[in-house]
Amino acid sequence: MNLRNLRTFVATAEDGGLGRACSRLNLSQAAASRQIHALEAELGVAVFEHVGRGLRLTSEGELLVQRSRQLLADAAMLVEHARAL
Amino acid sequence: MNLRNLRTFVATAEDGGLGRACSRLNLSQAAASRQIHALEAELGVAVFEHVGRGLRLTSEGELLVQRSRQLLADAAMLVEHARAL
DNA sequence: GGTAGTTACGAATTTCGTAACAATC
DNA sequence: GATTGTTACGAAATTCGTAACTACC
Repeated sequence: MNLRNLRTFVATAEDGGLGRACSRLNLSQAAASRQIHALEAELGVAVFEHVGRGLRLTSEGELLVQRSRQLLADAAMLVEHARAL
Repeated sequence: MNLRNLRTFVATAEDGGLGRACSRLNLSQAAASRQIHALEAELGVAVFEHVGRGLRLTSEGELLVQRSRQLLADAAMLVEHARAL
């Protein structure tokens, strides 16, 4: 597993689409799409579903985005804690 | 930050040296050394100190290895939880 | 026609292992 | 001289952006 894919996943969920998120992440839309698909393949779960032209979290995605956000926060805390030593 | 570097760090701390850990990680000793140095550079902290021919955790490393182990466990739980959906 | 996401492709970056090195025993 | 960790180098693998495509409005 990979924190970067998790960040892209969370950002996309928060922004409600790839376009918004990938500019915030300094990433092309294609790269963001690939990262999310890689994450889904690894977890064996679809985190987004297609609705119209866009993406929406699945119910599984809703659960995972919370856990992912928590893990990313914990990781950031670890870094912050280390740098404060 | 990077979970793989964290895994290498924790494994090396547990095994008390690169040699033991890197065989367990299916990684060359050189790669393990690089990962740990990259982690130290990113965190701005030395997690190991040289003692004789080997490595030993610094006091900061002692603190960080615990947090790292926890983060890795949380990440594994996330994956496990996702796959169970 | 315009927008959102996906996929193919070659380019750029990262990461790897081998080999040579320094230091300790 | 043997063992442990580090560093240089080219090779392998990953990841990227552009561009072409599909689907929806």
